Parts: sequence; structure tokens; C-alpha cells
Amino acid sequence: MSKIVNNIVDNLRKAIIEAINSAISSGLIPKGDIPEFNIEVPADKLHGDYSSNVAMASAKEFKCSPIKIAQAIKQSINLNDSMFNKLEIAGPGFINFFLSKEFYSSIVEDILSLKENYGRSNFGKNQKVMVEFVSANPTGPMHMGNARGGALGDCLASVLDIAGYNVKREFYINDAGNQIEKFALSLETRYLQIFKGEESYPLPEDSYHGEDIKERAQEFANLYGDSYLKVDTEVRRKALVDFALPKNIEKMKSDLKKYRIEFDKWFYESELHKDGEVKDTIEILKNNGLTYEKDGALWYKATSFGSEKDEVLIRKNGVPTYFAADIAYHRNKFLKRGFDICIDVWGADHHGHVARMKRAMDAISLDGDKLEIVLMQLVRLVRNGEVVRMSKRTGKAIQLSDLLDEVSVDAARFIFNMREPTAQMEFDLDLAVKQEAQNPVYYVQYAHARICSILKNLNKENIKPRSCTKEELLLLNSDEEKDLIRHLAAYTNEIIESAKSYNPARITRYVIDVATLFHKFYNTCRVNCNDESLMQARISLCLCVKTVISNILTMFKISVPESM
RNA sequence: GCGCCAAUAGCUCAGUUGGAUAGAGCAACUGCCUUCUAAGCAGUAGGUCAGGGGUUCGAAUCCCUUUUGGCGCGCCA
Repeated sequence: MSKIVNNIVDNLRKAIIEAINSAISSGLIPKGDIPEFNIEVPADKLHGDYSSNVAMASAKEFKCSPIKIAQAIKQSINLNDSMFNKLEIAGPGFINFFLSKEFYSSIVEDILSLKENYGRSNFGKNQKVMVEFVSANPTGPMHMGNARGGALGDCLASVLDIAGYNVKREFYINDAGNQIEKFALSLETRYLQIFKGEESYPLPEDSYHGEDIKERAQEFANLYGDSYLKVDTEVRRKALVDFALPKNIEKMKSDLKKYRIEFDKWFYESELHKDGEVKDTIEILKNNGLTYEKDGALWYKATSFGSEKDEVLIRKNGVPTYFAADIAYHRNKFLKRGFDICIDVWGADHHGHVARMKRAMDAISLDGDKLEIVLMQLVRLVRNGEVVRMSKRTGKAIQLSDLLDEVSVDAARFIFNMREPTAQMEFDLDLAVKQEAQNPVYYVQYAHARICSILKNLNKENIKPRSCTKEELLLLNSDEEKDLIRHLAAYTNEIIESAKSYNPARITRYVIDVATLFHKFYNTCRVNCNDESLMQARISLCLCVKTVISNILTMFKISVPESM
């Protein structure tokens, strides 16, 4: 991992604290405890490369004006072993630090030596993390929400991996409970309709009306004919479900594979029932005195954990609820499989379930705060400036597979990760399809292809990249070059911040900025120039940019074109 | 009714945990290719950060309130 950048902020912080302490002991400022303060990258370059509000933040504690504190720090600080060579006091008391030339050359050397490992850190300390996402209902095809959840969950898992966590991806299949009953009923009705006519078997209110059910029933009929007309309804339904469910799951697997998502595990809810884990979990709640019986059902005292109302665990008919199984499922993740952190990616419509689920972990003596829920808002598809709800081709709600017929996987994965998960987003179909500048994924890929092209042209002239001396790298001193390098330097930290906030969108925006800064550099600084040393230094910088873009796109499973 | 999330340029969205003159991209307008990809770059224009209070050196950011949207409050998942 990059030693340089990750230590810059820490070391600066230490230097500031030392400076204050020494200022106190030499009597420049009164005694006091140093409060929390920030070190950040100012928006305006004139305000330095890093800036601290320490003087303002501690004014109250030291009963001293920010300017005076800042001056005391300036007088006492030792920057000899740091990457900084200058500091200024500005505005109401900001202390602005300026990086030395060596910083820039060090970053280039750093990236060139780390290559595909640049950006990696051990921030996560190899903790076991599970990201559970998509987990679409297997009774039907996947929709737009699953498309966003897929891109989000998969890229989040990748970010965590780079940040040093031991990550597993999982899909939870709800192959038990009410909805399977409903699925069975729907299939049976469609099956009977095939032989007895739609009039004799109208679709019940609480059944799935989708075409996909009809298709599965027809496939079943093609295989077995009317042989399931005479058997008991229970046998018939079981046969239908046993036939249709695996087909649906296979379809989901292949759709997701096309979307470049592969799960480490597909976890079946039914296993939890079979293995008795649901029963065990309920037993634990019982033993903890958190259940009671009412109206023939078994209830969980969610109210003793801050919920507004209690929840049913076992229905009057003896069947456990989804909630009961879900507690058992998360218990399985933590306890049986030893995950340190579990992350669930859910649609925002499930937000009511979040606190309940976390507290239920506490209720079974686990730590609910280790269950992290990433809520994502729903997606609105837009075409020609209008919201699209239905697919033109099928006339049904737009499915993941419809989207991928129209939009490239690269574009879909990129665009879904441009917005904060918590933000409701608009997905512009026209834009996503465009192979043009406006489409941000091409903008980034173009920067990479441009670099490859430069290298190719140089190679034609028999100019090969070589390693540069420190002095040669110091030639990279234009604003464009320094801006670019400074931004590349922030990558490792950007990954960590993204991991902390479970927000891969941060990286998407980051890589767009890399592309922008590269394009600016490209327009002002010619790589193939007369000064051989400068040329080689710029080639080195190009290789750094290429590395970072490639690392990010690869991480997000977006193609990295050498030419466009 | 109660609760959760949001409201920032014409549109889509950022805003690094309270910092300096609120930023991008699209759309509009003006420039830049007989030397590395114009899928690019430079520039112009565009704002009462939904409204109103408060907290302090300092608020788009925190608190209260009003308004407007989205969602949730099942023996559904």
C-alpha cells in the first residue's frame, strides 16, 4: 500500500500536536487540552495542499485568538521529515500546508512500483465481511431495483476487498414461506387453465399475474401433459414448484452472470428450516424471555428493543414468518459462519425493517451494530425525458434482462454507481446507450485509450518507457501535472473513505475526476516532446494514470479498452 | 395519525462529517485539430442552497418549525 500518502495526514497531525505541546511548554499559549480538529484538502489550491482548522477549533479551549495560536504553531512546528516545505496562516486562522516537490516524484514512483496493487490497504484488517445483495424473489424475473442493487452490492464488495477486508458475496433465496405458496397457487392455476380453459380457473386475487408464470406452467405441461390433473392439489403444486423454481434460479444466475456478478454462495432459506436453525433461533428468544403467545401465534417482544409494536414469529397456522427466518439467517452468518460484519443491500422500501432486524440481533445476544444495512432508493427509468415503466417489447415492467438488451454492461454498472445509494436516481436510457462524450463511462475509458495510443505511437518511434531518476520526475512541475499527481495520490484514502461509508459512488466520481485532470494535462503538456528527460517523466505519469484508471475499472468489472 | 428519506443552476447530481468566493456534467452560447485519439480542452452565462427561526468566530451542512415530494407502519417479503 502507499506508505507516503496514508502517512501524510497522520504525520501532519502528529506534527501539529507536537507543535502545540511545545508551544504550551514554552509559554506561547496557555495550558489546555487539544480538541478535535480537521486536516483537509482545500477546494482552492491557493489555500495550500492540506489545511487545518486546528487554531480556530482550539481558540475556545486556549482562550486565545485563532491567529495567535496559529502563529505559535507556525513557530514551533517541525516539518523537516515531512513532505511539506511551507505553511501559511490565512483567513480567520486556517493553517495551510504546502507540499514539497519531492512529494510529487515520490507518488509517481510509488504508483509505478505498486501497479495493480496501488490503492490497496489493510484498513479492513482482513475482517470477514459478507455483502448480501440482490436476493431477488425467485418467483419471478428481476427488475430495475435488482439492477441497481446488483451494481451497488457488487462494487461495494470490490471496494471492501481493495480496502483490506475478506469479502464474500451472497444471494439469499427466499424459497420458503408464503410467497412460495403463492407461487405454487399461481402455477397451478395457469396449469389448470391450459387444459380446462381460463374461464373455469380465474386467477385468484393473491396470485402472481405475470407472463413468466404462464410460460413456466406451459413448459411443465409440455413435459408432463395432463398427467398432473388427477393428482392431489398438494402433489401437483409441489411438482410445479420443484420444476419452476430451479428454472427461475438458473435464469437469475445467468442474467447476473451476464451482468458480471458472481456470488460466492446462493443461500437457500429452506435450509434454515430444514436444519432446525429457525426453530433454534426462536428457542433462544424464548429462553431470553422475549416471546409470548397471543391469538394462537407466537410473538416476539420487539417493543422491549424500541420497536413500536411486537412481531409475530410463528403464525397461528404453525408456519414461521419471514422475520423469524431472517433472524435465523443473520444468526447463521454471524455465529455459524463467523462473519465479523454483515452488510445487507436493501431497497429503501424496507427501511422499516432495519432497526427491527438490528435489534433482533441484540435480542439473540449478538451485536446488532455489526449488521449494516445499505438502503438504496428506487430507480426511475427515463427515455426521451419521460419516465418509462413498461418495456416496449414485452409490455411488462422493465426487467434486468430488458435493460441489458438495451444498455451495455459497462454503462449500466458505471451509471448505477454514480449516485449515492441513498439518493433516488434517474437512469437515462438515451444517455446510457450513447457511445459519446456525454456518457461518463466512455469519458473515462477514453482517457485510458488515449494513454495507450500515446504509448503505441512512441513505441513506433522506438521510444520505450524507462524508469526515471528523481531529478527527472521533478520536471513534472506544471499546474496540470501537479494537480493530476495530487489527485492520484488520494486514491488509497478514497478507497478507505468509500469503504467506511459503504459508498462505491465515491470512487466512480473519483475516476471521472482522474479522467478530467488527465485530459487537461493532455491538452497542455505534450508527452512526445524534445526534452528526453521530460518526455520520460511524462510517460511515467501517463503510466500512473493508466494504472489508476485500470485498477478502478477492473475493480468495478468495467472493460478497460486500449483503443476506442 | 406516527415514523424514515429527500428538497442545491433550466435538467441530472456533488458538496470530504461545521470552514475560506456553493461546484461538476448535460442543455445554451463563443473559441481551439496540416505534431501524441475533438469520445477532448479553454471560456461565457446560469443560485434567495424549498420558506422561516435558532445554535457560534463561521451553517447548504447541526436543532426546531412550515411547505412539497418518495416510502414505510400486515399472522406480506
